[in-house]
Amino acid sequence: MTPHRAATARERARAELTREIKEEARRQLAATGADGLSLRAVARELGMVSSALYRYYPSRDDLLTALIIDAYNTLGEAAEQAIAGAGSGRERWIAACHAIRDWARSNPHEYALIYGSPVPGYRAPEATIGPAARVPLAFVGVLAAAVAGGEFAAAKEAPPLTAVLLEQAAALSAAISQQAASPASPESAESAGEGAASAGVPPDALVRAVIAWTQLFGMISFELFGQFVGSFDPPDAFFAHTVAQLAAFVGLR
Amino acid sequence: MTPHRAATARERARAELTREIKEEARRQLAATGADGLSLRAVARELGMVSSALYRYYPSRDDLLTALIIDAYNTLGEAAEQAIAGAGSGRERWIAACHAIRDWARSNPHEYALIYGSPVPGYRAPEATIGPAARVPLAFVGVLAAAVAGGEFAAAKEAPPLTAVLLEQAAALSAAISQQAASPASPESAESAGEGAASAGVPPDALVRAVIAWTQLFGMISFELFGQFVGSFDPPDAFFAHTVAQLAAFVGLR
DNA sequence: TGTACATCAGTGAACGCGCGTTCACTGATGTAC
DNA sequence: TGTACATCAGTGAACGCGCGTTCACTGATGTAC
Repeated sequence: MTPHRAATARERARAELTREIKEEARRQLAATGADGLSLRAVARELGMVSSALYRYYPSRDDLLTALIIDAYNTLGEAAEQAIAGAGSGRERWIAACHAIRDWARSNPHEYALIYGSPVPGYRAPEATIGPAARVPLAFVGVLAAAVAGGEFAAAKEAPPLTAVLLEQAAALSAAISQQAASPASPESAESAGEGAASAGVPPDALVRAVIAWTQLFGMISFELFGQFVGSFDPPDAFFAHTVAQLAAFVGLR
Repeated sequence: MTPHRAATARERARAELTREIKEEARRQLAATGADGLSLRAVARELGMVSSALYRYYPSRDDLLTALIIDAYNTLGEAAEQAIAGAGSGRERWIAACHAIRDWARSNPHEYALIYGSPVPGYRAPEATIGPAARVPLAFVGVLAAAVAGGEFAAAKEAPPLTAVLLEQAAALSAAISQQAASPASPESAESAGEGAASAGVPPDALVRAVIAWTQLFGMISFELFGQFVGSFDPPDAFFAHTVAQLAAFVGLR
C-alpha cells in the first residue's frame, strides 16, 4: 500500500500537525473532560483557524475516536511492558495491575474517556475494538503462559459454574484464540506473542480472570471518580492488598 | 421548624412543580446524559419560559445536585428494601447486590451520574455525602448483624493486612459508628437500624467488604458502559455467580 | 367578611457566549513533462 | 533544469444553533387588619 519513497515536506508537516492536534486535544480533555473538548478551542490554541482542523479530522467525533484509540493503545502498551518486565506469572499479573492503575492516575481524563460513562451521542466505531482488547488479552496471555509453564494452580474451593456461564466462557475462549491469531494492531501482536491464546486456560479460570478484571477497574474507577473519599484514602495499600489477593484468586501462586 | 398548618395552594403548586421539574430533568438525563441536561429544554418541555425555573433552582448545578441526591437516595432505598426483605445475612447481601444492579439497569443515566465519570466543572456539595453513604452503610449493617447473629465466619486463608491498611480499616470503622449514630437522612436511620454500626466486624472483614463493594460496582459499570460486549454478554449468570462468591468472600456462609 | 398591602410565580426580551460545520478563496508545495 | 498545471493547507466570513442567566414587568395568591 505505502510506496517506498521519502516523505515530502507536506507529508511531514501533516504528520507533525496531526500529532500536535491530538496533543492539544488531550490537554483540553484533561482540563475540561470529553464534553468540553471543542475543535474551535483546539484550533485557537494551535494558532489556527477552526476550519483548518477539517483538513485533519472530518468531524469532532473523529478526533474523539482518535483520542480513544490512542488511550487504549497507550494503556495496553503500559500493561504489556509491565508484563514483559516481570518474572513469574504471579509477578506479571500484579505488575500489569499496578501499571494500569498508574497509567489511569497519570491520565485520568483519558481513563474516563474509555472506562467512564459513555459520551452521549457518541457511537464508538469498529476501529476501537481491537485496541480495547489489548488489556484483557494481555491478562489472558499471562494466564495461558502460566498454565503452559506449570505456574498455574486450579482453585481448590471452586463453586460450580452454571451451564450458561460455562457456555459463555467457552465462546469467549474461542473468540480470544481467534483474535490472538489475527490481532488488531501490529504492536499488540508482538508483545502478546506466543502465549496470547487462551489455550489450556480452564473455563473456571477464565471466569475468575474476568472477575479480577472487573474488580481491578472497579477499584480504579472508585479511586479516580472519588468514591473512596473518607474510606481507604489514599487507596495504595488497599490496592496492593487486593491485587495480590486477586493474583492468587485467578490461580497464580 | 415547620409549623403545623395546612399547605396553601401556592405551596402545593410549588411542591408539585418542583417534582415535575425533576421528573422532566431525569427524562432528559436519560436521553442525553448529564451534560445534555439543559434548563431551557426542561422549561420548554414543561411549557414554561426558561427564566421561570430560577424560582425553583438558583442554577443548573443546583438542579443537578438535586438529581444526584435523589439518585443516591432511591438507590439506597432499593438496597435497604432488598435487605429488609431477605432472610439470612448471606441472602441479604446477595439480594442487596442484585437490587443495586437492577436499579442501575433501570436507571442507567442516573447511575452514570453518581458512579460514572464526574461531570466536569461540577463540584459535589456536602449535601450529597450522606445519601452517598447509604449503600455502603447498608452493606456494613448486614455484616454487623451477621456477626451479632453468629452468621459470620472469618476467612480461613486470610492474607495479613499491612499496618497502613489496618489503620485505615480502624479509622473507617470508627467513622461508620459515628455516622450510624447521627445518620444523614431520617429514612436511612430507620432501615439501617440497630445493626448499622460496624460493631464486631473485624478489620479484615471490613477490608473484604470494601473489596466486594468495588467489585460490585466494577461489574455494573462494565455492564452499563459496554465493556462486556463480546465476552459475558448478557452478564446475568456472571453477575449471579460472582455475587454469590463475594458473599462467601466477606464471611457470609 | 372585606379591603389594602405584601409576597411570589411566571413572562418576555435581552445579553453575551461558544459551538460545529460549510464554502469560496489564496497561496504554497509537489509533479509531470 | 525550467515551466505549467494539479494538489492541498490554511484563511476568513458566515450560518444557524442552543445555552445559562439577568431583569423589569404583570397578575395571581396569601395575609393582616
